[in-house]
Amino acid sequence: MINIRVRVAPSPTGNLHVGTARTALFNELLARQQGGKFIIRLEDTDKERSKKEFEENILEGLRWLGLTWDEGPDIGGDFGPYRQSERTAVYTAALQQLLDQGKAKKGEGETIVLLVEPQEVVFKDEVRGEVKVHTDSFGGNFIIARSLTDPLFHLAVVVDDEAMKITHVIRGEDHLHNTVKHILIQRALGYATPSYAHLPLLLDEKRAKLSKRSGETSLLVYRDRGYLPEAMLNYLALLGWNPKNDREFFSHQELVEAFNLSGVQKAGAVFSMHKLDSVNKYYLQKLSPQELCLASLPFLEKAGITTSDTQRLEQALTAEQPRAAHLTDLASAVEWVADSWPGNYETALLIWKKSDAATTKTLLEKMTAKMQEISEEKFTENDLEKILLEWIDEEDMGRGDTLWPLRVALTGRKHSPGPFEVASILGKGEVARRLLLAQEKFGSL
RNA sequence: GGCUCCAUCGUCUAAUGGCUAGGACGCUAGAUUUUCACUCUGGCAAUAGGGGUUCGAUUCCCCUUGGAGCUACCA
Repeated sequence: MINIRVRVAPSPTGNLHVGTARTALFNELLARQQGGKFIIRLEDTDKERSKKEFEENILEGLRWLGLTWDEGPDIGGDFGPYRQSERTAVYTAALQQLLDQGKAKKGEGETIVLLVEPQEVVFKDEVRGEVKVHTDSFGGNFIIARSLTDPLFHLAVVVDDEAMKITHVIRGEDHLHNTVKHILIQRALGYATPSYAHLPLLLDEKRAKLSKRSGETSLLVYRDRGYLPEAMLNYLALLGWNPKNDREFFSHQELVEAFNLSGVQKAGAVFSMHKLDSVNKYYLQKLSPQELCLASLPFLEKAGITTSDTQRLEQALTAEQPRAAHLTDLASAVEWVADSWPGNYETALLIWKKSDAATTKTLLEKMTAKMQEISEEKFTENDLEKILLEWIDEEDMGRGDTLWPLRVALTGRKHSPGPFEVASILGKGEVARRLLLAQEKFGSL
């Protein structure tokens, strides 16, 4: 069996697009599964629009997703360089060859034009089957270089895929038409044609190609919004590909084992934030307390939440975990554990919907006293629940009337984990302090 | 406009000639409950239309319709 060599060839004229990330993923999965090589090549022949910062964004995005590559601009390889801007000599030689053999001619200015005999070009696409296009549909001859030292996309792609011994070209459907031109160039140069597979496009809600205008397309923005890389990877993999069964969740390694081009869909796939969120939530729920803490750190920092007690922070994060869909949500939700918790919630929030201010204040006072009676050793979630519920029921104070204000007094939030859990995390001293603060909010009512 | 590709619930998709078209997200009703979330139970929701082929079409063929991509001295 031949060793496959696949590549992803982004153009550093913008941040890493989620669609490019998915294309990269599919390529990488196939390479890993077949024991082949995955290569990154930067197509920066557009000197005006190509920027170093975009190159860095692209590589960082792919790394964040957990993809690895065998050859690329950052690590080199046997078939480099991996930036087209550094490969001018190779293109010049190819262009000169075409000119010498009469397969291309000089066009307007310094341009070089490939001479095309009118014909029907047929190729087999691994996803779509046979595709036929007549050269008349695009006017036959076409420009392949601005000058002998300034190649255009079509020429550079073909020359590089040959030089880098690419066996399978897996790319977006937007390149389907380009494939015809690429095959024409390959034939003129005497190259073999690699195997082609065109992936369905990622679509926006209006079913148009996902673009900056229609939605967020930058992969790393999703990282910054609190998505986990394993969730993004899983979601992207299932967009336009499926394992032919009901399975929804895959690790990277599981994808390597399960992936195949025959499971690739032909129709475009809408990039749905709802589904992404649910996948992210699933992965967020699976994190261990330590992993959760580690993943949350940058977001806590950004939210300005610090705590001297890391164990307390870890407990708070775990307590909030079931209701978080993003790391950003989690970071803001856990605000109540911060050393500098302001406690500046609205007084009205303390009052349960079926209660009133006077009752609430009285019950908070009783609660404060009751808490004082409970020993430090009994300040655990289970014991607190047992003791307090028993007491509330005995005194007939009503669970909602009592527990709602307790919870708000401790967190200052409309939604939070239960009061027993929060109280046990904060500890007796802090609970007393916050209960007092809550009472003070009512003034001399 | 031309060329090309595509078409199953709102979305991602399974079923490829043969049970009441399955799952997930979403939506929704309920259970639980101090809030939200979690969890559990139930419900709504699709083969674009029309012709064929066949004993039988989601599935194969044709037409229509609809959608998308490409149509640069961008990639």
